[in-house]
Amino acid sequence: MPKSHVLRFNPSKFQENILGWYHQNQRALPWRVVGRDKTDPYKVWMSEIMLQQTTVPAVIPYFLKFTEQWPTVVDLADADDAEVMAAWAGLGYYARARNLLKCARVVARELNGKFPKDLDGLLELPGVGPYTAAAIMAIAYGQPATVVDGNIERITSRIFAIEDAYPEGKKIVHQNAHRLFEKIEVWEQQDIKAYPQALMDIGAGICTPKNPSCGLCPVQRFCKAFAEGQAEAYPVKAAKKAVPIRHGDVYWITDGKGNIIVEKRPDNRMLGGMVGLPTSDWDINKGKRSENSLNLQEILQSPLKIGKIYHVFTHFRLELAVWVVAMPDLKKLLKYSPDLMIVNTHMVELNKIGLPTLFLKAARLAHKNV
DNA sequence: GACTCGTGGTG
DNA sequence: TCACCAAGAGT
Repeated sequence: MPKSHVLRFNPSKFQENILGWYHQNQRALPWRVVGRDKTDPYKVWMSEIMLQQTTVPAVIPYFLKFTEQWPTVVDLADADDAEVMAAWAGLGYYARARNLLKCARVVARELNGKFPKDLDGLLELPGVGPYTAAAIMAIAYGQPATVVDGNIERITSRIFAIEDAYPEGKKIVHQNAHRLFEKIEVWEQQDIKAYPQALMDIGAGICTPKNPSCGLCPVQRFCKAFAEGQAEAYPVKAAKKAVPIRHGDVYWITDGKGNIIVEKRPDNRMLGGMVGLPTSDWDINKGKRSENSLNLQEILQSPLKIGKIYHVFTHFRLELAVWVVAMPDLKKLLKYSPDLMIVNTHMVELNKIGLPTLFLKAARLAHKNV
């Protein structure tokens, strides 16, 4: 093969092209500080937690709401759990919200309100893993760190045409990702802050999972996958398992006067820490303790089925039959669990509580039928 | 490592 | 309609 066809990776040129592109094309995002304002680690941390496995458009309104309501980490640490969970409702992956609050309290009360400035310190914080710790180091502090998220994984696997299939291939990709950050330790802080964000912008807008816009890519000439005409083939991922369907029941227990029963769901399970409607098991625990706090079969006399709701989670689909139960004295049910509450059914009130989307679907159906 | 954990957009 | 998936972390 002629030498001119051998693709050679030049880190400094690659990095120069990435940063040059970013100066012209970076997205205006609320957590990106413009001008000479000092970067606020609190806001960088907040945005990174919210962005985990979540799209930028989904995050923006939540980020604005959170930073307005709790402008500093001390404000957030002093907030009520229920208030924070309600504000997070709809964003998903609710363990992030529980850890967000835990982390804020550690920083506010044990670390004097300051986020750690070293990787190991950051990694000890609840909800902060390898990606987020590196992102805070680079973006908030301008300190050298190899930041590897899904975007940078994808870019890396294409630049080097890494053929090892996931999940094993992920390790190889991460090892190679360091090559994109070669000699970053001698950069200016502003470039260190910009670089990972530049890579992620390119990943989100150009080096996309499907139909990548290689014609617009500032580092096309370094890309082995592009040279092969196979950019979209990377990263190589294993086939996914079929998604099972689970079934269950959800109960709209009403006193006929505009009130219903809801329950605070326990941590460490689906929608943990959130308020929801009482439900049966979702098939998975047949023969085991019921997932809800009520012994529904004993208590509920004549439920009326009004329809079904459908919801898709990451690893299963859920079909819940929605039952309406008339119960004039809801207070009688409260003795069964301290997690039960009586609330008004107006959507304004339900929104204040912050129901996950699954239960909003049930509530909307009930409103139409009651 | 393999699972678990939400939601809404997209082709 | 459906499969895929988005700035991952915890267990």
